[in-house]
Amino acid sequence: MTEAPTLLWLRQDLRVADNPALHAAAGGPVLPVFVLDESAAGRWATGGAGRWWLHHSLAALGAALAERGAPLLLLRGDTHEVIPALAARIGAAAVHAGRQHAPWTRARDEAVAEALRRDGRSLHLHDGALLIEPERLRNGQGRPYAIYTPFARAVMALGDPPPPVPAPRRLHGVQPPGAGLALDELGLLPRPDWAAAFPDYWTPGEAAAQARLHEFLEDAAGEYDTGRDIPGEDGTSRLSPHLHWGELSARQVWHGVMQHGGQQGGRGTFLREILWREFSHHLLWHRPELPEQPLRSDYARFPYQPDHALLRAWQQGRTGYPIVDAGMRQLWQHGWMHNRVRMVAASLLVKQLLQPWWDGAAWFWDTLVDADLANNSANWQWVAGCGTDATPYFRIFNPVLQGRKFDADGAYVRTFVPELARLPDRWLHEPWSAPAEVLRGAGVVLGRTYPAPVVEPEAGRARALAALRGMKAAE
DNA sequence: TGAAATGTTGGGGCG
DNA sequence: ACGCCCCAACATTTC
Repeated sequence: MTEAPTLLWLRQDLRVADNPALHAAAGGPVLPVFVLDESAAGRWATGGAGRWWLHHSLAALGAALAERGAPLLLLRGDTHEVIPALAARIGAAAVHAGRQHAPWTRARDEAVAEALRRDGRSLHLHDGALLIEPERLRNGQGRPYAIYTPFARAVMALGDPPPPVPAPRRLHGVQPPGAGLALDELGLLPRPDWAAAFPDYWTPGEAAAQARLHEFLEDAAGEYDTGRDIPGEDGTSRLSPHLHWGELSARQVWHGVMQHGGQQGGRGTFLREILWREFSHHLLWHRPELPEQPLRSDYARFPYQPDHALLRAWQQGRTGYPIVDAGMRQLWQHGWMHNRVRMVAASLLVKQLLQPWWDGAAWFWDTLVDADLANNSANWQWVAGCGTDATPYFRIFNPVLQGRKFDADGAYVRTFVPELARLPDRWLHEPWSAPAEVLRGAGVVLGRTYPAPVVEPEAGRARALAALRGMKAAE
């Protein structure tokens, strides 16, 4: 009797190294499959930039699997029908997959597991996307963590995570029952092709993820403490999209740090950023309303003033605040924004502009190549002040001071807001204050070549604080 | 992982 | 020499 084949259902673990589901399935005949389900995620279906990334990541994974003898089958349809039907067609005893943590993936996996169970098959979900599974950590009162610092301390106290499992050298591929789809037939690439410039900045796929990790650890990681705050320099890891799609695992990152000098200085700060990712997933698992509802319920009454024209100005990078506009334009061109600038841009939107945080989150969701439901939702709630461990609402970033402090030489603003490039550093972050002859000399006409601020700096701050007082008074 | 307002201190200029 | 004032620098409080 021949061994029953296994179905390897790949979702957000698009790698062959340190892939516990692949490792478990590799002992016998295996059929790797990816299913594009356009409806299961509802409003959290992968956004435009994410789909671009996914297309190229699937290409890379398909090549790596084919090279090992088990080509990747691509399908489209309702997952809870496609997976059980495919398992039945090939007579698979078990389906192996990497565990995911978003609410809609939990519901979908339960439905698939139930359908498989009715057929006498089983779904095995493997840990590996996170350093620590969300239900394994509890605080002193036996509850999930709501505050980052004690959470991070608890994770660090656990010591090293398990070592990564190796990539299988050879796989015993199973002939799929049908042809499957060609990658282009999944329709993941945007039309019209607004992502044309993305390949200048990004290379999706496991090999590129590994290369980037090692380049970062060799080079910028040591000075990460300060380098990460300068958006005009290449001081961050830029690993976020690789981590989102599981081209790289968090424990590969962890062990990489340990092998490149350990967690001293900048590398320790970098690891704590990886722990923010863990914390966001911990929150999303235990508070599945995170993407939709403020964790602090009093914020349900916050008096946002939705204004489509203001939202558009922010999205298109014409708020009149140079550091914010530079960030929003970087987002559009690269599908990514430097984290320091994300905080400043998000703060302006929800505070000075009084726009709902979920409108900002929706825009990031569609335009970021690293769009991740846990990180995106938790970070927006952090900025808006409505998260459990958020920055207080009255902490309002001043885009002029942030620009002066972190883009002192103007390299970042001049790259993405070229119409201000000839302004001297002194006025670059507040063109509205520049003397008329300075503006003339730089070829800047406010309101014509570059917008005047959509809201006066002092008025924006005052309005935000007044809104907070209004909410408190309504209690 | 904020910024502004307010308070405190101490050195130096000056009559 | 002394007291007074100014103000920069730093600390604390407030939003």
